[in-house]
Formats: sequence, C-alpha cells, structure tokens
Amino acid sequence: MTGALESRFPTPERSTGLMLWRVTNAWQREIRAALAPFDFTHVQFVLLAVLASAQHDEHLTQRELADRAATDPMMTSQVLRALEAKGLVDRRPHPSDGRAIALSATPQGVTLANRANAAVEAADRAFFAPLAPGTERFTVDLGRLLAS
Amino acid sequence: MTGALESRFPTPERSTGLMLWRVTNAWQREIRAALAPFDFTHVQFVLLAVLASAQHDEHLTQRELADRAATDPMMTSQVLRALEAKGLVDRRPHPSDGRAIALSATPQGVTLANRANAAVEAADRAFFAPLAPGTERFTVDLGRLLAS
DNA sequence: TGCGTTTAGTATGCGCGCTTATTGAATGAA
DNA sequence: TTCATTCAATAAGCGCGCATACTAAACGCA
Repeated sequence: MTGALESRFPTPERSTGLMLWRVTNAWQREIRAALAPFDFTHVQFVLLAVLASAQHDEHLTQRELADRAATDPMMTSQVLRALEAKGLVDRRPHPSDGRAIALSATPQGVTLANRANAAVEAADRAFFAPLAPGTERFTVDLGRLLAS
Repeated sequence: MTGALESRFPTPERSTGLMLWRVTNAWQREIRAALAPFDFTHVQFVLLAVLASAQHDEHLTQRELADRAATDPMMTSQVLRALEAKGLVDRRPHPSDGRAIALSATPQGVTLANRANAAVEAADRAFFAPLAPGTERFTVDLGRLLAS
C-alpha cells in the first residue's frame, strides 16, 4: 500500500469482506443465468421453492414464508403477488386470521419449482466445484457466520 | 423434505448458495451500520478507498477505478458524482483522452477514507471472528471461487 | 368488555447491481 | 485521410434489500 490509504490489506483480494461481496455477486449472476429460462428471479424461485417444500403440512402466511426463506417481508409481499399473477401461487384469506394470507403453490408452481430447482442446484454445484472436497466445510463456515 | 419439492437439501441451511446469500446480506448490514456515522454507503467507501490507495502514481479514470474496485461502471459514474458533490473527489478532464475523466481524492476524501477504513476493518474483524483461526483459509476459498 | 399493544400486509422511497442504449472521442485499417 | 470499430461516460429502467410509515385485525390485560 504505497498510496494515501492506511490499510491492513495490500490489495482488495486480501480482504475477506470484499472477497465475500465479489463472490456473492458472481454467484448471483450464475443463478440469474440459470433461472432466466424459467423467467424467474432468484427471490421468486426461493419463495416458490420454500412454499412448495412446506406444502405438505399447512398453508404458510407471508410472514411465515418470509421467515423461513429469510427474505424481506416487503419483497415477499411484492414477489408473491407477481407469482400469483403468473398462476404459480394461490393467495387466499387466512381462515382464522383476518390480517393474514394463506399461501399455496399451484400444481404449475410446484412443477416449475422442481424444474428450476434442478437448474439452480446444477449451477450451485458448478459454482462451488473449485472448493471440492472442502465444500461442506465452507458451508459450515458460512453457518458459523450466521449464528453470531 | 416431505413437501412437494424434490431437493438435495432437506433445509435451506444445507445449501451453500443460500447460505452465501444470507451471510453476505448480514455482512452488508454490518458494514452499512459501521459506515453510517461517516454518511457513506458501502460503494462510496470502496471507491473512495481504492482511489485513495492508488493516489500515489497516477490519476485513475472511472473505468480504471471500476475495474480495480470490481464495481459496475454505471454505479461508479453515479457514485463518483456524489462523492464530488461532497467535496471528497475531484473529477477533471483527462489530459490526453477527451472521453475520460481523471480522478483524484481530495485531502478531505483521504482523511475520511482512512477513518472509515478503520471502522470497516473493525467491523470485518468482528464479523469474521467466528471463523478464527480459519479466517485466512476462508478467504482463500473465496479467492478460488472468483478465479473460475 | 374495553383499550392499549402487537402483528400481517402494503405504500413509498433510496441505493445497489445489472441491462440496454446513446453520445462523442479515440483507434486502426484501407 | 477517411471511415468503421472500439471505448469512456452516462441516461433510463428493472428487481433486490432495506427503512419508514400506515391500515386494519388480533391479542392481552385489567
């Protein structure tokens, strides 16, 4: 660092934070490309997939779905209306809570979620392949960062 | 996975991609909080810091700065005008390229970049502390993902 | 029962990351 | 020198992530 900035890091490549930022941007590009054939954004896919995977027991509310998917409630509200417009999600009044909305994936939604999920999982495998055989360890590290 | 989605991952916590996404969002929140006292966004800080650290040899153009900082050229253009309005950056016509802009951090810009950098590096240390003593290894992993 | 508090959903607005397109200047080849 | 190509900077627009604020319904407690 010969410039006017006093940093611990001689180059941006040494900063864990900056690297994390760049890697996630690169990953988002890959996922976006993988989902483009399905006309899905990443958030659309995540919400539909989480909804489909919870389909067995009950109808989630938007709040519950947002909690499970770790998405912003505002985004969740907006994206679910888009998914409803596509005919992939049903949004009905909640039977016992007049404020809430009971969500369910339509059959088309489930079908598309499964096909898109295969594409996303393939893109993920390709993206994280350079970590093999340490991919699991890397995922555990990410979990540690979330726990705190 | 007892629902309607056929996935390799029983829960989102097992998907490296989703974990990466969540961790980066959490990291962005920490950085945003650390930079709030300086009235900086993350991109503002990164561009100013990279510019200050390159200050020694020449005046970068916006394109060169965007390349070094790995930021989008559109963002770079817009954020640099904001930094100029704050008096932290000078944007002059390039002496030999009529299309380009010669950038330099002002003295106030350098001072603020150094103070903000200390705050960001502290926030980074705190955020990645749970990885110790494997932080370096984690950073190397991130580098591997970018290389491909 | 009544009323203050909490909660589900949504409107608005801002900065980021990206795509597409435009303008004008530099470049390179005939 | 001329003209097609490349390139720096920027305009416009979209979806994401977040903050703030509002409405209406549910909840809790006396």
